[in-house]
Amino acid sequence: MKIKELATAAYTDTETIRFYEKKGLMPHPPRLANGYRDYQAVHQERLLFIRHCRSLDMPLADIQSLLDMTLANAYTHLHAESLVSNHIDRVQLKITSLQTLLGQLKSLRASCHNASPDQACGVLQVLVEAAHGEACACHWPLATDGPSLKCKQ
Amino acid sequence: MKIKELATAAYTDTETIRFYEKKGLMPHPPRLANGYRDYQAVHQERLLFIRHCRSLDMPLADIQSLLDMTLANAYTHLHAESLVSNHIDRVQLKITSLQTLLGQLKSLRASCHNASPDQACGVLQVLVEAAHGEACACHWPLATDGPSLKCKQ
DNA sequence: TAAAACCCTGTAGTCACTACGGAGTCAAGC
DNA sequence: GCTTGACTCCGTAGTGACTACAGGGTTTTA
Repeated sequence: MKIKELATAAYTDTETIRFYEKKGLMPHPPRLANGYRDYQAVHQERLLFIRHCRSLDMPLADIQSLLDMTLANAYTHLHAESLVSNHIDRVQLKITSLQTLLGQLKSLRASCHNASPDQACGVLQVLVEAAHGEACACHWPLATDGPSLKCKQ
Repeated sequence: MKIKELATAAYTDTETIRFYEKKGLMPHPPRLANGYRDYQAVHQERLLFIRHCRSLDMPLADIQSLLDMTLANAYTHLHAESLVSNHIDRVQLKITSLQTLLGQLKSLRASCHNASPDQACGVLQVLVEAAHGEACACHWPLATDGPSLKCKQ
């Protein structure tokens, strides 16, 4: 199997496969006489495993750990589960913060709708005022414990 | 105001300010005799504006546009609003996809709990099976229109 | 006076790819 | 036999928004 064939079989592309090889997630395959990579079924399985994990948004480092575990054949129960659990926590946290963000953006947009056409744009106004330290449409109403315009990451 | 003072005032750090300067979001400030950057109130306002936008997760390019608009003083109403609306769409889309992902991860973890301690780890089993093209705990039950194990980005 | 804290510049690293440049190889059609 | 197009190779650079150094100079504090 040449690289394009493998790529097609795993719904990805050739550059990504070479990238995984460079990163050590995919093994160096044997080569044909002309230097082309020559893949077997085992490579396809491994690549599908990786792509499946990536579709679950796992970092490559975690996937590497999982790959090591499948080979180790040891009592890796707890480790694999904690890996997934940690990932769940990250995703949950991200969702929560994005939902907050969405609320802020919507009130920001609303401030644009509220401005009359001959006024300066409400969005810009709000953002400029926020920079001056005034209450802003997006952050202020959501703050529960005092000033929250910290604009931290 | 020296760079650290500005950084503290805008809840960020000095490296980030220099980074914004390099990217053109912050202007080159005047320098003191010793070569240190010397900031004024106007810089603080601008930096707070940028950090506020970043706290709304706007890309730097969008922030640059907003900064240009505040200076242009023109009828930038529609542009600013569409910029925010587009950002809202992106965030909404991201939330939806993360919620799907969360469901998938939770069923993956459940498959670990279901496995008895002397069995191979359920998580690994499921992932390996998924790589073999079998139904998997995470993707399969959520598929609405046939096989979805495409593991595409 | 010495150490700590700050400032400078420039470069490299993060993550998971993606895109490119420049070259070689192979199969099909004329 | 020749051309064309699709494939392959390798290495490097780019993405976004920083972050972390390295290796120097300056200022403040004890």
